[in-house]
Amino acid sequence: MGKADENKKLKMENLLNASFELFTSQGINKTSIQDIVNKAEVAKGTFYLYFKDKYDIRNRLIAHKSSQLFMQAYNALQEQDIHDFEGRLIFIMDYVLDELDANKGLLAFIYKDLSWAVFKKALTTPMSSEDVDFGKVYRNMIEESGLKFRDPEVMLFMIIELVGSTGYSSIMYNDPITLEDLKPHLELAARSIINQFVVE
Amino acid sequence: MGKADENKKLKMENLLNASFELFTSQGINKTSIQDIVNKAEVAKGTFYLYFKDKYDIRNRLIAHKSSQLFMQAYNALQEQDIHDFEGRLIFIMDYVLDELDANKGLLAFIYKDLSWAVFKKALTTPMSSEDVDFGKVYRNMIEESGLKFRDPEVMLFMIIELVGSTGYSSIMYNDPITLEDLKPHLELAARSIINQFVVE
Amino acid sequence: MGKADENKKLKMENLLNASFELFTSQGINKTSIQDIVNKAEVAKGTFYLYFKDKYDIRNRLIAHKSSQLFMQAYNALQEQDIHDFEGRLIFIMDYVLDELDANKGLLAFIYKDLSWAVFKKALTTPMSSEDVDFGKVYRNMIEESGLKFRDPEVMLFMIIELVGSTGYSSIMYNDPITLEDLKPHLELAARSIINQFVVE
Amino acid sequence: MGKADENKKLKMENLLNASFELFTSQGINKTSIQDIVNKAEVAKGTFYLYFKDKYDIRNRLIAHKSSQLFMQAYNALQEQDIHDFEGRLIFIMDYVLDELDANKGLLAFIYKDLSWAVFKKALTTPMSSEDVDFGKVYRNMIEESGLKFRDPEVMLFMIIELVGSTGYSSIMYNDPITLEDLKPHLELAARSIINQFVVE
DNA sequence: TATGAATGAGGGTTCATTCAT
DNA sequence: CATGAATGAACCCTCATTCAT
Repeated sequence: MGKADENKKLKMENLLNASFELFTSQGINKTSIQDIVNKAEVAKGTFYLYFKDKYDIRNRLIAHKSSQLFMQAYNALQEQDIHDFEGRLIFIMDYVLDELDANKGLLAFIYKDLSWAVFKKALTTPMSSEDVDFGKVYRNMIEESGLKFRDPEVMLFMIIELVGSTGYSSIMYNDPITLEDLKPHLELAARSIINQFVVE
Repeated sequence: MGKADENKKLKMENLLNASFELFTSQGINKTSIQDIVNKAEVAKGTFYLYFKDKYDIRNRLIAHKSSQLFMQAYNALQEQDIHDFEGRLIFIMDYVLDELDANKGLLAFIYKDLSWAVFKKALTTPMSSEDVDFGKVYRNMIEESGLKFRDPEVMLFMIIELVGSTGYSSIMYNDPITLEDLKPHLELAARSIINQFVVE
Repeated sequence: MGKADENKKLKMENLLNASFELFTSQGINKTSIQDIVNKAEVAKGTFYLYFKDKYDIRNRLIAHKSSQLFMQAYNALQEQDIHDFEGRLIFIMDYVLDELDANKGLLAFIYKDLSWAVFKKALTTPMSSEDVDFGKVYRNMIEESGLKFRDPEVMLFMIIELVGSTGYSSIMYNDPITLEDLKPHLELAARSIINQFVVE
Repeated sequence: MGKADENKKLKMENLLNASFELFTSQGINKTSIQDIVNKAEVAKGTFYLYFKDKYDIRNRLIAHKSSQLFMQAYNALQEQDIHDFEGRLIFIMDYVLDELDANKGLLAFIYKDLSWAVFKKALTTPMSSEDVDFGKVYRNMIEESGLKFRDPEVMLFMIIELVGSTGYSSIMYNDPITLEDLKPHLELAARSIINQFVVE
């Protein structure tokens, strides 16, 4: 890789990092492109060499960070001795909730304006070489379980939406209950949802 | 009520109506205060006599419109011959989903930036004399059912978040499935969630 | 007229005057809206209360200034003892050329991007109460002459285009000849053009 | 010519061709240097090795294209059986007008900001080996006519300015009349102008 | 020679908010 | 109470030009 290419990659990473920090600390609406380039220490025009606008950079970050988060959870799962499908999914759920609880800025950033479409894309189309296709991982988990599901995608969709939206409220506002109080309810609900999709 | 007071109330209502139409048709971000006062046919300065900013007016509208929506559903329920608690909740759920499906602008407006806190407030603190306290209605429904629930508020929270977030995706993007396909899944999940809160 | 209305008119005149000075001294392309509002001593946003963009202000200025110029020429003509149509038109032509020669900034400004359409509109649709409809004046001149012309509008068009385009080159660059040397040629040509439109 | 020289000439021609297509199709103001180098398939920096800025390239193109246009007209004239001077000049005038009518982009490009100085230079100083000196051609035409003219250059100047400025308005806006309606008037006027320069 | 990433001043435009009337 | 002209900071984005490779 030439010096120019290295420099190029560096600028891009600076922009991504600066954006992420600003988006998670003060929100995307209150972050101007001027703020981003100031923090990244590049010129304004440089931003437009790499990204169309701040929503472009946001989408890429969501994809990258979500993917990262789920893969972290999956890697942690590997080190556990959990072998039933329900248990494994619930482990991931808990892991992700704890991570988001510890990093509320990330939660706010990922959650706002997040549609299932963007999220699915984020989880299934790796952005960089480090990202992994969580869609594949999920299909593997199902296969290994020996179970058969009607509409496994819809099942995941329902669990993620339930966990995401209730978790958001609990983590951000402790409303109507704290995350720790919410978890047992979520665990039960997740098990029910899984069961309703099992093909006997 | 004096003529001045009437006039005052009229201006306020004009502003609320104009805002609602604009927010639901083009979104809050793309609606300027100039747009609102143009449509309401009052002067720009007048806006600030009644509201702090457009987010102030938005919060009031969300409260009012959500309350209205749930009360419509409840009134429709009264004309049905459904007497079991689960059935009644599911009827309300379906009714609300169908309304939002028919009025996607309203859905987008209510859903964006909507937190459980705002929502709960909307449902339990009537804004105008016409609004009704849905919290009371909900507690009545529970009483009439003869059942006993652990944390009825959390139960409602979980159902509303699940229905809301999955419904949003289905209605707005048909992703991952259409609303009609989603409904049976939601019905099953709602029943499971209700059951997990029943005190035997 | 209230104080507000007076102030309003004042701002507008400040903007028109500032624009005119800048357009004639440094050209429209090199004049930014920032320049204009600086010179007019109003805020940037104020500009957009009165004009759509700088081309809007330019068109209004061209209309106003051209009209003014032709009316000056016509007023000067009234004080002369010239009674034949050709002589009167040529007097106006000379007068306008001399004025433009004395004010090259105005010439550059009026001439650039000037289409007959804009020009005709400028001469026939008075912008302010002070402006006069030169179209009417021209028709009067024809009537008083006792002559009859085929297509009097086309006749005027040809003379103005010929005088304008050759005059521009002579005045601005003395190329291929000076204005004083050009005038006799223009006089002859104008007479020929007039004659070719006379209905015998 | 070495391979490097050939390559160099190729790049330059690519830039000229690309610029011309863009200038005539979308105007010079809306054409950026980025557009030009994209179309020419050379790097941005390369542009500056050959031209100072886009106005530099424009001037060269105007010279080249005008010259080309007049020579086309002259070549077409050679195939006609027209032998009187007036008739020949009018043939050229008509030919040029028809060409510009068929190619309005070219007209807009040549006409805007065109001064007689640039134009004369364009017609008399061949830019490339293919270009011909129209000045010489014009002097030849006069000589062949057997007539004698006072200030033949001024005569040409007046005709070109008259034809150019009225033709522009007719072709671009059909205002105040169409090109076909204008032509007879122009023919008469051109004959008058020629006559006023003849030395008896 | 040729490249194209980087620059950053400068462009036009919007809009929430104020305040004299 | 009501008005709406005026403000001016802040926005996004473009683009001619440079210069290290």
